[in-house]
Amino acid sequence: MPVTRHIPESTIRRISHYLRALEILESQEATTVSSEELAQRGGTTAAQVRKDLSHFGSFGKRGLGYSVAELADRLRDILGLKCRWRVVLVGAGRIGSALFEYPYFVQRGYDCVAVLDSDPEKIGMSWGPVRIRPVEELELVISSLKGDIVILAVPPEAAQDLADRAVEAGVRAILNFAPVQLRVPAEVHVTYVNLVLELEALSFAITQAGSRT
Amino acid sequence: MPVTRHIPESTIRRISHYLRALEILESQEATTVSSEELAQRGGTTAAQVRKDLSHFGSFGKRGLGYSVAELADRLRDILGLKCRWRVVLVGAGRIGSALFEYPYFVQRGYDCVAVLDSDPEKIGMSWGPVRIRPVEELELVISSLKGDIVILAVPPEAAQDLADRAVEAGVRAILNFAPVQLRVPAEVHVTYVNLVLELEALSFAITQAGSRT
DNA sequence: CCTAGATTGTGACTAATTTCACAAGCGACT
DNA sequence: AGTCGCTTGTGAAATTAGTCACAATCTAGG
Repeated sequence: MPVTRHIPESTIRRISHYLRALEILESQEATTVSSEELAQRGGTTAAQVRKDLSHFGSFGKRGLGYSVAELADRLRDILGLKCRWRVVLVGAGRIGSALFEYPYFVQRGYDCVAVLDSDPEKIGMSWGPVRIRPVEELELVISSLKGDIVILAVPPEAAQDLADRAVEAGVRAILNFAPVQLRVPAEVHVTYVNLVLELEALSFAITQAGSRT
Repeated sequence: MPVTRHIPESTIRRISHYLRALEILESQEATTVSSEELAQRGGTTAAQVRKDLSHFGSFGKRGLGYSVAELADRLRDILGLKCRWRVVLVGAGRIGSALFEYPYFVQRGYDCVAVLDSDPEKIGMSWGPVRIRPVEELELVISSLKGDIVILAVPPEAAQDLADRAVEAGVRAILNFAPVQLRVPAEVHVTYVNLVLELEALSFAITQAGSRT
């Protein structure tokens, strides 16, 4: 089991897709699946599926394919979905609110244990069982509630400072919606969701396609 | 000017970052910038900056660097930001609402010209100057308002059908927030924003980091 | 006009990722 | 038990992306 090897980011993303496909198959009571089928549902090729999985071991049976339930279980393990994660949401604006209500987070084991904001109007409001707290309590919240992941849904000018404080308080993972590059120590993992960037990729693609002769 | 060559997706994403950095520099009245400085602000290396730009031509002056205004202008051109884009938003739920209000879209030239939803309770409501329309009018809206880009912020089970209809109506770009892989013709561009996937990448990273000996 | 210092643009190299191709292994059927 | 059809797992090849190093060339200053 080569667990220590470096795994490409893209492999991880595909693994997530495979898991989603497997869950659909589970709900359809399928018992086995081939790399070919998994590839189609995940939008890639059979060879890629097998290569991706081979990074983590060998889970299939030659001539037969993969056991849906077993592979799904293994992938959940790989992605760290065997436990629940405590998420601290910073920013109770539009985006924060949408994320808080996003049903697939809870479904996948991500529990929003706290919401913070800097706006005095919002502080004290209750979102379901969670009361919005002042952003000053970030360190307190992270340590007392043992937050694993911080989601930053704040204006760009506030993001770096909050990231610094979260890291200082011991968080090892940040999901950043603010359109700025964060500077964090190497052991802290950051993923970016940059909505404008996604649209720009599209307008580039459309423009290019048109100008190609 | 090698415009026809295939450009890596990752280059485009970095170009977006460079443009953001340049706009900050513009607001600080800087007139020139070196690849080194651009690299630091964009989170990459000087060589990478130059290689990325070289895909599109040569915009700098040796010994001096790049003119901030000129390069920003050129990058806007490359990314297709010289015109305004008409975006049709499908789904007026939490995510849709957050996107509709997202200030950076308008700032960058993406105008939400219509909002559609399937919920009778929502249809007819006014979001600022835009009235929410029934999702049945998708084709009509795309053709009458000349929609360029469709944003899908709908439940996964509805996404494929809506994508098919949007493509049929002539849309060439889709930004998909539903956690499903869309099947579209090759000439249609799709980018995915999959929030769960981003969190999974983080929980994987944390888990791995811990288990590495 | 010539030199010094700086910085680009790019071709050669290196690293990473994906694709290919096929031996190995499994189950079903005879 | 032996054969057949199918599907995995994986090294090797091909492709793609990123880094390096340096010639080319610009400005400034004497």
